[in-house]
Amino acid sequence: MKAFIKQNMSRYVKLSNEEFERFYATLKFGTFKKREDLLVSGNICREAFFIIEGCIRYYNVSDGEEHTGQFFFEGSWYSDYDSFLFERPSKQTIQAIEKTSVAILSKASMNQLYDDLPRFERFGRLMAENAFMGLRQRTEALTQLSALDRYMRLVENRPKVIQRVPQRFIASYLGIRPQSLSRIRKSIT
Amino acid sequence: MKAFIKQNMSRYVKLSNEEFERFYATLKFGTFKKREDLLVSGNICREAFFIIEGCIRYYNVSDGEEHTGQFFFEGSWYSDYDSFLFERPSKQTIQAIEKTSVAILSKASMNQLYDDLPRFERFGRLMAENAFMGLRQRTEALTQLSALDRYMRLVENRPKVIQRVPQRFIASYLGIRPQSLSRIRKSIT
DNA sequence: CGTCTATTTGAATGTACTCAAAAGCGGTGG
DNA sequence: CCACCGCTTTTGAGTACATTCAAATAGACG
Repeated sequence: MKAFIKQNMSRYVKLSNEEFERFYATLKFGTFKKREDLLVSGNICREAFFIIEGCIRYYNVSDGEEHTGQFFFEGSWYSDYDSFLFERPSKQTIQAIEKTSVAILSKASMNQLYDDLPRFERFGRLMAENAFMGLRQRTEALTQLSALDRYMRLVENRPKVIQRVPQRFIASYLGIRPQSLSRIRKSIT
Repeated sequence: MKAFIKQNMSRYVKLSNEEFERFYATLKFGTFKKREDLLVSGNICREAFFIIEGCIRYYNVSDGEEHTGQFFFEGSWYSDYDSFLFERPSKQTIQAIEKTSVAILSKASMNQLYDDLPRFERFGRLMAENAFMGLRQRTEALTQLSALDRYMRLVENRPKVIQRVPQRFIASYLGIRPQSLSRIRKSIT
């Protein structure tokens, strides 16, 4: 598991063994049951989560409707960047879809790491950039594609979502009702 | 105008007079006619634009349809963050809506400034964060509000857009057809 | 096995769409 | 300065797609 984290970390920033150990030592670990919340809307998100095993989503609620923003699987980092950065109450809830185990990097640790390991700054910037790029892709899909095309693209590019996520969450991610997704699926086969 | 830039800059990062002069000296200036492009899709965006006077939008084209991403007015920075950062061809076109004069910060200047003025790093990070937050607001509006509500929110929060931007661009920003926007407007009064 | 939740299906409705045409507006040249 | 041309906005009629409400079926979990 340590190796998994190390290998994944190297995608973002090259750290020496010593530096990695320093980083690794600041991590906490946790597991969440299926449907358990990693963060509840209204609280300040003071942690970033790295998924070791399992799968999560985040969603907003408006007019009593859940709007799923994104799904994340093993090997991904996620934090409510807005809340984490500006320390204001989060508008989103982060929820485990499956039983999920995570590594947890607290904001305090992160700041400490910035001071101790200048190279680590890069990690923070890349997390921000990733957040931006991910959101951008999603926004473009929402504005430029029909619900059918959005679903087809999901099937094509992210089969894990189709395989592991309940349909009603997928519907809420696509911006449609479960009934409509059911009909779209029917229309394909 | 220099004062305008200086004052605006102070919103992001506190620079000494000397540092500001250093920054200011790297800027280039330009004006664009109504409907002229600041950046054409397919090219790499190597500049960030600060709007001194006027108004711009950026848009993507898919299926022959323009999808307006955002409008910017005097006092705002804009760059295709994706293209600027990763130096890959931009998928968007940046277009002047009115006759527009801008200050131009090239990527080369920006990198130079990062080296010379460490405090300037903050500016880059904040631009990224702003880009993220802006996109996020937009995405949430698109997923959570009806076309009518999106329009009403625009009227409420950004009257400049209503006053200065042609309706068909507003429609493309809201994700609807000009005809539909016309009907929505009619339904309000 | 039974209960609770998720998914599917049906029927009616609504919202935005397309196609088509009229009205409005702005800029240009005579 | 006014008439004309081209582009934008409005309006009308019919259509497509997703929605709502309601109910049946299927699946998951204790």
